[in-house]
Amino acid sequence: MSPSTLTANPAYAASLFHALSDVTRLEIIEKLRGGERCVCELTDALDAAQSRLSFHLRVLKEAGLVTDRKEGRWSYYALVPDALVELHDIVVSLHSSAKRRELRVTGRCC
Amino acid sequence: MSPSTLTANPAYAASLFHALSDVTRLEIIEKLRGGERCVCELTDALDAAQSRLSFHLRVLKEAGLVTDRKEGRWSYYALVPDALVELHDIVVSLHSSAKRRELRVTGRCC
DNA sequence: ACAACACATCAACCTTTCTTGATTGAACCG
DNA sequence: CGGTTCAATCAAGAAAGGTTGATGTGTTGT
Repeated sequence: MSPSTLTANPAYAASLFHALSDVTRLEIIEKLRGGERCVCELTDALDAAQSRLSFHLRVLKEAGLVTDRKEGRWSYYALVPDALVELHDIVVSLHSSAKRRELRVTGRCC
Repeated sequence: MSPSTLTANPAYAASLFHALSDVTRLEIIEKLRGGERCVCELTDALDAAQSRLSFHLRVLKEAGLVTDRKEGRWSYYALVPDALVELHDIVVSLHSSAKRRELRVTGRCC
């Protein structure tokens, strides 16, 4: 889902941020930065119950941040680089022109 | 709150992302990109109830993304540029080395 | 075919978040 | 002073999110 600016699609931006708003999910992403991982590796590494991992992986997947691939009885998850690029674009659009213009030092606002 | 890398402080990263995970809050930030605004301007612009705005402004403030300043009966809110820089750093740290190394094409994982 | 395994899904439960309307307090104006 | 305005806070309820343990489904090994 694009386009990835704040103004163009705030709901998309919010959904990305929501997917990243949980420590467990950030830890998953951290692990996946090293490359594709199967669920069992993640449960070991994060010491989390399998159903819990599965839940968080689904959130990440629905946000478009990861993909999964089945091979035999294993499921491998990997980051989606494009999604991270879009995230980056959104964050940039967030603070472009945070360079202050004090628009209203004078005058009442209401 | 720093430092602003994912690994160093995932809870901080999660709290920032959570603050940004709501459309209303993103709209507030969008407005604040144009400079400082008082609450009444935001309620007008976003067509939101005052207590609702107040709630979301507090979330943003507690996340360190905005500051407020009182002047007479008005409260003015503004973005905190440093927080946006930290957010940017976090996002960058998120996908540095998303350049794939397929670590485990061979071999079982579990 | 059967048992063991990897993983998804479900239901139940609890916690957190969000919304709404009412109240409160401070600042301003007549 | 008394009324009005801006905005924070509160209480109550609704909705969304997260955890846990159990169950289900497909796969592998014997």
